[in-house]
Amino acid sequence: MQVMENFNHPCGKCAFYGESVWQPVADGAVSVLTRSFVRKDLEVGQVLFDQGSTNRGVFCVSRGLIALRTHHADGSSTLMRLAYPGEIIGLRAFLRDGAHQTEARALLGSRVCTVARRDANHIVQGNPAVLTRLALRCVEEVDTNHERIIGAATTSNKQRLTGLLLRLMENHGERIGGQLRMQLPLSRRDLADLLGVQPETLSRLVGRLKKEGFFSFAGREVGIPAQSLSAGVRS
Amino acid sequence: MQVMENFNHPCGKCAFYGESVWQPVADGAVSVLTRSFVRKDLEVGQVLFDQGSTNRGVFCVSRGLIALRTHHADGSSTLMRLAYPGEIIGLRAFLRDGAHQTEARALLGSRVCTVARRDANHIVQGNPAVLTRLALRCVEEVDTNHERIIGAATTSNKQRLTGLLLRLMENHGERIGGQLRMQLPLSRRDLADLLGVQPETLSRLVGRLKKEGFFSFAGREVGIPAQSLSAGVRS
DNA sequence: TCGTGTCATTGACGATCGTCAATTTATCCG
DNA sequence: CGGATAAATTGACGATCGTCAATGACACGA
Repeated sequence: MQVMENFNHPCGKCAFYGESVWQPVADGAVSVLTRSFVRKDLEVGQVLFDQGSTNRGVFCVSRGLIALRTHHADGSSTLMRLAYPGEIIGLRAFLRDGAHQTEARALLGSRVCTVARRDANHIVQGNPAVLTRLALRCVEEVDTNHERIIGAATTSNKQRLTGLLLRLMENHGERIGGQLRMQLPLSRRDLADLLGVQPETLSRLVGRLKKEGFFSFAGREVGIPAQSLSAGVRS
Repeated sequence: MQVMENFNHPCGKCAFYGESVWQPVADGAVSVLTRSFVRKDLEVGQVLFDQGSTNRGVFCVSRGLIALRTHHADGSSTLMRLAYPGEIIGLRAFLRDGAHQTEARALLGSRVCTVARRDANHIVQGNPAVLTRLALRCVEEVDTNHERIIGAATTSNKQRLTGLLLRLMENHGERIGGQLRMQLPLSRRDLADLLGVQPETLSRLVGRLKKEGFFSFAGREVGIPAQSLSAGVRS
């Protein structure tokens, strides 16, 4: 097997770096598909892909700055993430085989390395190490500051505590006498850690929820009145 | 190629579900390594792995509840994440080939499905689709509520804004007359979105940072005095 | 039973945040 | 240049949060 062309990769930072896409031609030789890694320059404000688009490929930012923005039904929009050089865009849509959940737009003059969906699949199937790099990149992006910033305080602490308690009840709650209740496996301190607040603040959040009647607390026990379960979550 | 044993997988939820680990024996037949997926039961409080441990494998929670906790140098600890049934633990250490950053301990009587590192590598190299599932699972966990909860308000908004500005300067700032400065490609509204606060609050955060002198703002321009750069970030 | 230590709650106070409103500044276009 | 529109800032006020401190509840061992 012989590679006929030494491909000049447009991006030295992305997870596909060093990979080539080839197809067999004859006599065991292969032809490199040079159009697999398409260098694409974006002007300020130019859209890389639209929200809801199914043109699934994987993009990695070579330089510049890309904003991933979600447009809501009421016409407003929220900036969800910034993609800095070296980061990957569209991985979720690629892996899920679904539509993009955000619009990607250049905030600065930018260059991205585009890997078409078919070619990305080709690479990934031929070399699992690439997918390992993709998955690792994905894990690492979770740790970056701006990822943690996202969605931090958009919902109130009361809502977040409610969500956490409901999730716990959902997994481990028991029906006892018309109530869904459970023994909380977490200390107040642990709950406070998860919400990122002080234990005293958490205690007051618990107190407010108790007073509003949707949750009942007895020490480390928490319960939900059965009739409330179908009524949904209060604000 | 013939699989000699139909392996009974202990966990119907994890990303490895449906996969078998086999090795060739003779005549093109393969032997399933039944010990690849080890069902492990944990009592309340039992430790699955310690922080800093390099016993890298991939675990998926079959039932129960696992707490991932980081221990700090001063003896305190912080609950970083809860792993519910169906979720994966240790993926980061596995992909990075590094040590676990957290201690994993059962909060309830739990069962996990253990895939040894060697076997996980074996599966992943033999079937890229598994790694796709792993990566997808990783992407999806970012979206879950409790992942968003983590690290939300642990650092003050002022610190988070400082980190965001520094990251932007780092990537796109220019040295102009003893100052590192840049044209902010984001509106105030965008900055507020990223921090999860209201635009008015962001305006006041900017104002405080400006008054403290570490950053200078002029409309959409932001700068850092050169002498401050080596001094580090103020609180 | 009685300490004792840990955890949870409550109070007080200053700081910050969300909301509404008004004002100032910036930007765009004729 | 001037006017219109949008963006950013500032003020005011009530609600919430962080911090320090005190109190109450609970488990555990002597």
